[in-house]
Amino acid sequence: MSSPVVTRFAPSPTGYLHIGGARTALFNWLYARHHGGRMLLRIEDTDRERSTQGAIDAIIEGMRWLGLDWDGEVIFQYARAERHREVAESLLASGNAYRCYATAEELAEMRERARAEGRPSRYDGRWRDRDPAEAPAGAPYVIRLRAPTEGETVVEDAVQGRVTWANRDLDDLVLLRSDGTPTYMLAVVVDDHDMGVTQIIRGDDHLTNAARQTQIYRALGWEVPAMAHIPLIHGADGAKLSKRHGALGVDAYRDLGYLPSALRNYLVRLGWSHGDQEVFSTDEMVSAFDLKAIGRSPARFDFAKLENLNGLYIRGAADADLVAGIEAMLPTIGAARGLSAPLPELLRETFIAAMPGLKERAKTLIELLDSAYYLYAARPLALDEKAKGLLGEEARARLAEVLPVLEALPEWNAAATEAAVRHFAESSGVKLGQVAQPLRAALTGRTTSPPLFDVLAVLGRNESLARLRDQAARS
RNA sequence: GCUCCCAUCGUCUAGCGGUCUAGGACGUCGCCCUCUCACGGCGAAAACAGGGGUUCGAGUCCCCUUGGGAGCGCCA
Repeated sequence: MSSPVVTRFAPSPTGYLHIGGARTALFNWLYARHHGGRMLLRIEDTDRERSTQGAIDAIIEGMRWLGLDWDGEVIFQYARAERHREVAESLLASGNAYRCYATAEELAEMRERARAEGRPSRYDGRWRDRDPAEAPAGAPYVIRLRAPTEGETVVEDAVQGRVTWANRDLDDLVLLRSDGTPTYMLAVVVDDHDMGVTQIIRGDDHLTNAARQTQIYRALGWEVPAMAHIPLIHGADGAKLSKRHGALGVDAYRDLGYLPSALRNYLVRLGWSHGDQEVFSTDEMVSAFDLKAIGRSPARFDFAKLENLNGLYIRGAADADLVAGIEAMLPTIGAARGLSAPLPELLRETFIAAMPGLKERAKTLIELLDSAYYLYAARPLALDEKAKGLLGEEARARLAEVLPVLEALPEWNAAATEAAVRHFAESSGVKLGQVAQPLRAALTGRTTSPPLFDVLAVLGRNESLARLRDQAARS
């Protein structure tokens, strides 16, 4: 009992899976899952110059990380070039397309003049009704669609509503290049048709393409799939998303310490809403998702909100999952902290044991890792001179007591440190996290005095100091 | 330049002609909790771009202006 709904995500492998693409993929995925249908993944690699294997890998890995699975095999558009060519030939045979021998120079001049005269810049159809016999023998040609010149082309869009173009504003697009390869416009139509796509969901930068593709569908006598063009995501300043504001690959978000569940939740609320609900489990998203609730105006990317959501998800995550997430980031961010890919078993277990106290205050996995600094700090431990300078009188006095002990700490294992710090925390009646962060601050001097004061107070008054000293002496 | 799309707090948004003295969330600012930070709780400031219509009545419908955005390739 297969459902008729088929969506597809069709990125071109010319870079990483950026945040806008990730949201498009998410919407396609949600729509398909909501309707019990299938989502296909098609790599649009017909541009041989710019497509790279690295980009393909990055896209696939990005989707996996985000938890967006697709149905069936990945489809590569380039592999279908022969089929595209056949379709172009059939259009030529049916009279819905024609050979155009205009040179690149002619086309450039055409555009320039049209622009100068304030006319829309488009192909003037000079070979549309001309006898191909007039072309210089052996001259290269492209195949163009013989598009209607009168009437209008209408796109019924689930998000944008009914959008209309006068056919005179749409020119005869190229279907097959002079080297015999298909253009994007032809390939998309043929592939979506052959793949049985029923619902196209993509960025609204494709809205104009939707009209031109509709003309191709009509010329072919094929049914036009339902369309939904979603608004683009903009940067914090309202301008087009650039690297500066978040047009990073999803791998960058992973390395910034964001959880895929949090990113999904953030992304789904960008342009889509369900009443006042802000937090959605994956199941809730799937059941609530509806194209009609997608807005038409572009949304700006806001790191602050993503971060808030991420903190929420971290607090609710399983301890082992958080540590697994941290480990996944280690290849890129571990070196700076003296940590590498698979955590030693004992350290990993200690990390997990420390999570309940630490995750209460972390907004990203990076913060979580840093707050656990006391577990993996280089030994012997030493307090930062600058940090010491920030202390008040009372704290300074306490420091005098504690410092010799801290500075005497030799090589030490994480479990022992965890046990000692946990003991401090418990016997002082505070949460582990309240000790961990200040401890890191005291060791690195990366924070101002309040937390530093705190850890010293905890350490200084704690009776387990003696135990700590004993342990240190033993090892 | 041409075509198309968009316009509610700083940001994401609710609002589908009257229930809007415009709701929620993030952020910001206060207060509480607390040995700091965070979490949590309470509260505050904060928006219908402007102008014309239509209507008994407009944030909600229409038009114009202004302001954004996208597209205009033998790129995708």
